[in-house]
Amino acid sequence: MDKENDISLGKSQYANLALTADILIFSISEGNAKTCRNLSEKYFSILLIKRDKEPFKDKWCLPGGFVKKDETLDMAADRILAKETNLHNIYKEQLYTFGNPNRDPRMRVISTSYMALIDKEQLNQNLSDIASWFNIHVHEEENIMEVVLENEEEKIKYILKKELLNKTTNQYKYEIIENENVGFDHSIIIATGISRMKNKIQDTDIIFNMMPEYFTLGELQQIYEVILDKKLLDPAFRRIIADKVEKTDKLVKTGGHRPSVLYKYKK
Amino acid sequence: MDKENDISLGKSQYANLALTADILIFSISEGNAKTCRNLSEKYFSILLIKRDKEPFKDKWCLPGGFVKKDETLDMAADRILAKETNLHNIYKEQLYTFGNPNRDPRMRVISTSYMALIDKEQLNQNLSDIASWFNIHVHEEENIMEVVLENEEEKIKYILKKELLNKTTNQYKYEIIENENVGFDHSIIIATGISRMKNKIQDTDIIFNMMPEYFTLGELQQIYEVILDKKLLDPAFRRIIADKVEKTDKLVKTGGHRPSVLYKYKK
DNA sequence: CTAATAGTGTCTATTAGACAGTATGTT
DNA sequence: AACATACTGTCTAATAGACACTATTAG
Repeated sequence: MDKENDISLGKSQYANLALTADILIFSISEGNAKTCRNLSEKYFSILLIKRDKEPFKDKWCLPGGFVKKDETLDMAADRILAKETNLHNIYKEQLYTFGNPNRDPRMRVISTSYMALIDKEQLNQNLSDIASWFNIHVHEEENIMEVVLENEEEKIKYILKKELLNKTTNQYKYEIIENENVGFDHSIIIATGISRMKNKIQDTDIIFNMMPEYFTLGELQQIYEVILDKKLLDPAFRRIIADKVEKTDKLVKTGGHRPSVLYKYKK
Repeated sequence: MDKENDISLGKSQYANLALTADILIFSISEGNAKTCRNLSEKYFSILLIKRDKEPFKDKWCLPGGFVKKDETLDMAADRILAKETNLHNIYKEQLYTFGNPNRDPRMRVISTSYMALIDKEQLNQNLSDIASWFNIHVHEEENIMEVVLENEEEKIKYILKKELLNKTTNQYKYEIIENENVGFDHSIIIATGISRMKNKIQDTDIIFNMMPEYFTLGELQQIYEVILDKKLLDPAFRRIIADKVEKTDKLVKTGGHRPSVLYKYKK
């Protein structure tokens, strides 16, 4: 590692302070179809990395790294994203900065988190063998948020307590109640990102950053449904989405049913 | 200053790094009424401080300070807010983290900015003599944002270039085109805050954090109008606001016109 | 009376929700 | 034919925009 350039190494008689960028890389995963006639299930998913050193060795964590001396935060986020995915010019946005004094046992580490959205199918290299996509399942009730992250081999679960900070907005403070497999405070960062995504897909076109160039309206609707965690009515969905997409003359013939028209995102 | 506890002083052979919290303290100011029959004009305003030392000596800046060793970012924001206003338990939210390598000529300073909303009338102490409220006027067109900040003595103006980062969301990157009176990159931070406010008053109740306990619907509407920078129709406004407020049996008799009913925020 | 703001009634246009129906492919 | 998804038509309910109107005070 290029330690000369890490601003993480600031030490003095007074204090240690480091700055990292952590990235929530979100995408859509396909499950298996029940029969050849069914559509495959879609999942909202996130890329996590199994940490290979202390602290939190063997826990799942967000891809991240120290911000370098001459880098902006955005550049650090792009670099880390490119390192994990080999993708460039990817949609990202700053999510939140976490800086509690004891969030890292080694020293004070300020983490500015970013959310990035990719179309997983565009990946042109294999993931590193410590990285894995986890499908996200969330159950929320009252003041509790239960998150289940699932990949081929394991199913990890954590529980956060939500505390409403102010009645005028829906600002919550999260506290970890139960968590064995996610390192640092990344369970909270992930929850913050999921929550931001739920809001953003309702009033922006952010979702199209996870879509391939051509897609069917059925697929698009499935993805809205899985992120919002509720069923939508077909005609209403199509009405709302109509002016965001452009019909093409391409068709997909899937299982035993009517072929579906492919659409593109209209800019 | 309590330098022992400032984590700002991290120095090493490798790098200097400091962490600050800067606060956008927003409120509503009252202008003068044209005649005794008119309502007083309302302004959306922000508290700025004239810097008394280099760099940016004599420029207007956001209240801010270094985050201390054992403080969370939120605690630092609360402390700075209390120092300027002597108010506690005030609404605030994290806005954005600015960390470009050269935003402070002295060393690398990461600034996590917060927005706080207060009811100016609740202030129980005088402002320090280097602090002042500025009324905010914004003109936006195409890729330009022009901000005018005005207090009793001066009127300062700066111009930012807006660059749309992505078509799917309305994420902008700001660049300073013209600015003589605002220090650091605080002109950009202020623009980011104004923009966040415009969004938030439309889909949250955040505005009530700037309101006194009792207010008229006319006043409330004026404030929406000045922040959104457009006129609203009375019946539509009252319909939308109706279930957020509670009628009281109090009346205000202002100038030569029908008295107005006072309302409270309904929680 | 006039000026100025407070507040309401109502018509219309637009948008959202619900449900039933038709369309078209594979097995 | 049966199944599964694709897609549309239409009725209704709710919401938003527009405008005209009435109400109430000080001067």
